[in-house]
Amino acid sequence: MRISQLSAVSGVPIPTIKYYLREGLLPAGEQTSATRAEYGERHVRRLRLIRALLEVGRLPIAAIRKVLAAVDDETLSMHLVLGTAHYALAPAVEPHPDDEAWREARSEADRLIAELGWRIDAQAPTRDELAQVILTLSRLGMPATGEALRPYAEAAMELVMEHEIGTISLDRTREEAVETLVVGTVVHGRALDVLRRLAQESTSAQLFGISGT
Amino acid sequence: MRISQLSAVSGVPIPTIKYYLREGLLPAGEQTSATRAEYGERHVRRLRLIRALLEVGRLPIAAIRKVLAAVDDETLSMHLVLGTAHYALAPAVEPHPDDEAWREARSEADRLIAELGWRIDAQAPTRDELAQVILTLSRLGMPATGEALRPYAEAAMELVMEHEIGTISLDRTREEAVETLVVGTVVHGRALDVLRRLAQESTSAQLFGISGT
DNA sequence: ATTGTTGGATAGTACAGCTAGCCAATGACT
DNA sequence: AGTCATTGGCTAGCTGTACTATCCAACAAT
Repeated sequence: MRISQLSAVSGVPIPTIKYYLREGLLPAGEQTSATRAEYGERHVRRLRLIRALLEVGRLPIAAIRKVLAAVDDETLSMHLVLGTAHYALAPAVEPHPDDEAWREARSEADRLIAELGWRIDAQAPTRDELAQVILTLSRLGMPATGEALRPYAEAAMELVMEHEIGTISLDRTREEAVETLVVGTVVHGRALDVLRRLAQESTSAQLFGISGT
Repeated sequence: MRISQLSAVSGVPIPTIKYYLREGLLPAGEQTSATRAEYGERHVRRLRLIRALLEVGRLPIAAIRKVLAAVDDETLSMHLVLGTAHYALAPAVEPHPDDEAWREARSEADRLIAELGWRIDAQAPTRDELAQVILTLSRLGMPATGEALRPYAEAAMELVMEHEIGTISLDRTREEAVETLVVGTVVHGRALDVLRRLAQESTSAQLFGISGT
């Protein structure tokens, strides 16, 4: 398969494929001559993965590069690869350790995680992200204690256990399993987000009416 | 309160405040002379709202402007204001009606919504967003039927009913209530997303171990 | 021999979200 | 009254991201 066919099959324009090659998101094809290279099924799959992370997961190119590097590194455990994806998904929230309100939010986040008995790396940026959410909620005068977030945490845990990680079949190649897991993380996240907004719209329509106050 | 104090209180730099004023995100202060304007508590609250939508909700400036315009328009019903926020949160997914796979994903999305009995506007962009997620899932070989997404939908609905819209107290000014509802939409979305990733990390740590396959 | 494609490289584009600089009017302080 | 910092309003510039566009020489196909 030459680059033009790869482009046709994947729907990604040739210049963009070249860009991904340059950026190291897509491995080079097999060079058959100075001006020919052969691409295969693996490249098609990788392109699908890139587009999923980009369009659905909204990951920046640099983050996608890191995730793919982890996927390709066969010495990494499943847990570490997934951790890389989680890290990439966590928007860079810079903590302000000298801010009293921030420290409080952060310890509320840590407390919630501890109470749930979750095993989370002490350095995980997700902790800071949770703290930022708690801080924002409290600044806006909304319930922001661990107690208020508990139902969300429990619902999240149940979905993850029963429908995401639990259903990963390990009877494939490592690469496929890892890809499925990583992309599943991202796409299920958006699925839940979209469904939540739909649930809100529906509830809002019933409570407030199509035309009303 | 002058602009420098507004900046100090809110933590937003003066040039950025000027930028928000130019962009119409922040109403002008009350002019007391040609070179003085007075800002009040309302501006501080509006800035908090902007930063929440921007940093936590990741809404682009243009979308924030539309949301705030809806919040300020007293003739709009709660439902319409919330709809504006939902519309702003839905990333522009352009549907490809001439693509067979797309049409199938879209009708699967519509079917799920219908089966759940949800009241969703036929034109809602969220329908397309759901279709895109379904399409991506199926392209990646993952379960993407309405059935597979049902548990997510039900969990989302329960959270929305019991902890978001249900708890809105209507004993405030319309502006406050609307602001709370809109920002709650956004921030609870992130809260759920963060907690889901944490649940994944924890589950992954237990299943795959800190060091393992 | 002609025509068209390819890989590789460089440069340019479009948008977003600020950030910087300037200016004259003004207010606060001495 | 004189000095000095601040303000609003303006225009321009900056940084980062994700592409596009163009060019070129080497090759392959006919």
